[in-house]
Amino acid sequence: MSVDPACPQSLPCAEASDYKDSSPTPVICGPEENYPSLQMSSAEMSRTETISPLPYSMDLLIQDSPDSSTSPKGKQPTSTEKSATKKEDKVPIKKQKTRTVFSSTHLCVLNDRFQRQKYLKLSNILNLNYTQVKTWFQNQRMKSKNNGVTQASVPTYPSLYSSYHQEWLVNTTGNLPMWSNQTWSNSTWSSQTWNIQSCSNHSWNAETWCTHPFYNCGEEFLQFCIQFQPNSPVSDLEADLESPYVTQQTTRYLSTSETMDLFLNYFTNMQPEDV
DNA sequence: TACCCGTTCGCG
DNA sequence: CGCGAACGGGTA
Repeated sequence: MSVDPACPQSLPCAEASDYKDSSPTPVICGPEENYPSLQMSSAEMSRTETISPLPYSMDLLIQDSPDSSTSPKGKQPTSTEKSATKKEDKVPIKKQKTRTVFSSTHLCVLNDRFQRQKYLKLSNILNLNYTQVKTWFQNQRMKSKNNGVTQASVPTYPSLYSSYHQEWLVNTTGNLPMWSNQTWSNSTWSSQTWNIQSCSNHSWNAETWCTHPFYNCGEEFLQFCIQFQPNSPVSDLEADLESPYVTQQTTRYLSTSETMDLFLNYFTNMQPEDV
């Protein structure tokens, strides 16, 4: 019932290190520099259009997947085939689509990785352990459930003062009035709450937010802010090396102005098609 | 095994 | 005293 005061994080630490040991994230998930990079890949762009986007790790896992199950082997064009394609040069060649059929083993491994990666990736970024992130999500689910879906847990972002983006937002999202008149108190912004924070006096509800084109930009912005926190590790790998899960993290705060500057800097450098 | 849910407990 | 992190039992 009570937590052992000698080692309050013994269980989370053990669990986290289990994942850490068995899941060499930087290797399996690809280069971590994907996060500091603010350029959205085509995969990420398509991800923003999906209702339930895959994490980056899935994109990276899938992108180089061999198409062995569906693509006939030895499909290298023969000399006759080459000449045939030369003849058809004038005709627009329709590149044949291939659809990868994952084996049950593939799906098993991928799903397993996906389930854990959801929290692993975030925990690495935030330099928290896996259990802390998972618990936070659980508590947030309970919190939003108790408060009602439309009243709380609608993540919001500050006004954009870039007229370029503001115009684009209006045009693409309809009559959402959120980018102009919100006031942001200091309590609105903290290192833990600015990314997923409800604002009680705005006109958003879950639907308007979830259909907003910035809905999927939270993680990129999050990474962007972390990147610019002066005391933050440069990379996830560096974070792992110098500060394992055992350490009790101290909360770092960004001031309102700092966060606003980061936000504006981030989104004003982003092209609309990136969003 | 992850999630739900009630609960405890520490902190400001 | 309220909030939120964390715990532990139950469940599918």
